[in-house]
Amino acid sequence: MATSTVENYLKEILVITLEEGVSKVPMGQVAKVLGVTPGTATSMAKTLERDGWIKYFPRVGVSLTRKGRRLAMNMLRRHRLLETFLVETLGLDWSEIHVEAEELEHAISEKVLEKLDEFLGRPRFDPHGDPIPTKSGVIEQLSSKPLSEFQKDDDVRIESIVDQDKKFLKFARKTRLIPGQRFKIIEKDDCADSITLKNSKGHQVSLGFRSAEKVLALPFES
Amino acid sequence: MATSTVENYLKEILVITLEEGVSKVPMGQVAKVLGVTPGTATSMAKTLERDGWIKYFPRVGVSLTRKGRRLAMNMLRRHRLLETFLVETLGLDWSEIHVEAEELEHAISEKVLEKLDEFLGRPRFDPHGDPIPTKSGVIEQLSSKPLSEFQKDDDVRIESIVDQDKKFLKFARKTRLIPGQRFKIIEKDDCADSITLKNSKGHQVSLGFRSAEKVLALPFES
DNA sequence: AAAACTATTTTGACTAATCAAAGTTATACC
DNA sequence: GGTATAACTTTGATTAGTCAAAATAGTTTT
Repeated sequence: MATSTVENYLKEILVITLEEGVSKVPMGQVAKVLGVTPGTATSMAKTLERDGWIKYFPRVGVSLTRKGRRLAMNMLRRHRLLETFLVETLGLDWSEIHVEAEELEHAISEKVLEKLDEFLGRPRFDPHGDPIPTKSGVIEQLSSKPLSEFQKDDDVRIESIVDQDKKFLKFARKTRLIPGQRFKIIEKDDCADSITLKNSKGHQVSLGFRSAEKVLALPFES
Repeated sequence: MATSTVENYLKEILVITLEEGVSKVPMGQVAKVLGVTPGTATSMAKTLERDGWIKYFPRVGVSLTRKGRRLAMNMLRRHRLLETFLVETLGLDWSEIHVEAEELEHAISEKVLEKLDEFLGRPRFDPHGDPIPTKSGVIEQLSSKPLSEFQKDDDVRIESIVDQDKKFLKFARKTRLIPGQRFKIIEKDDCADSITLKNSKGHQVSLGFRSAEKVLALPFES
């Protein structure tokens, strides 16, 4: 059985793999997302390899084995189902669910998870708009890209917010920059480093490029 | 912050204290309920005392400090609220919730617990019929006693099942021997070591004294 | 009251996970 | 192409929690 530390390492490695589309995640990045020193990440990598969860390429990075990927996917499923539950059922604030789910995901059993999934009506996306892996470990991959990569007059549907920072999440919610919402890009000025969006109700938001990179969206055909 | 191991020790010490009405719990018993060797329990007792959770009386036993009791009570609240949720909301089997809650109770935050309590309608009893401590650590102490101590013709309301054994819990459920149900004792024979109950629908159950001791009930005034 | 038994404590060893700080490799820069 | 810098690894130490087995203290029994 994997400890919850192991589960965390594997899940984070998977998330980076999915987000960046790379196959080997360098140790520095692993250390950073897990909030440990690089030395700790390295020594953990060795024990994870010893136990067959990952492949470790010294001075290059790590990748998940099939077994590791299976567990990591399952953790992601737990995490996202729990986030959904916390928002939909208990009405928690959108900006606080990540931390909560982070704890619960290690404690919930497969059986309870199954019941929860059923209770929630087998949702396909979590409140951030990220796809929830199926029980068998399949995940829908949408080709969403950051707002900063769209052009003037594009129609977009917000997919997810990459940043987990509480302040930014609250800002996003206030300005209706939340998954599912539709916007038109009415201004994009590279010099001013600014993008301006407008929704169907005429509500406007301006974002700097730095922030626009944190908001993923899908092109939307009207 | 207390680790989940600490939380478990304190909770179990509290449960024994409440159940047996004693003030000092001997180390052997602590070791047994926690499933560790006696030596482990002893060394843990010392660190728990060092951190102000308990008082440790060598070769006698341990008792909770005010601080320890507060935390233990909170754990009991978590445990019982979670059991309620697992049965009421997710429809888990009555006989499997204990193990599940045992894990989740350490992972759920105060905030989520509060929302859960609200969602469940602030229940006062868990599915076993045991009282749920309030947020401030107050627990209702009902003077329930084992079925074996009632007399013929008494009216009783089942309060709780002491035994956590899966088989017995299933049996209890099948025969409607569940918290809240009312019965009349229609037969009690000390020689035959048997008690027979009947509910309002005429349904009858017979129990040996050994089993009757595991079922707590309240006298019921009709 | 000595012997026998039971409960508890001590001792020494082990595992998982971590950090700080020193050491080693690559990579990048003039 | 040598040196500076950044990224990674090694080393040695620490903490929490645990076990096995030996030692000790209380309690019974005879």
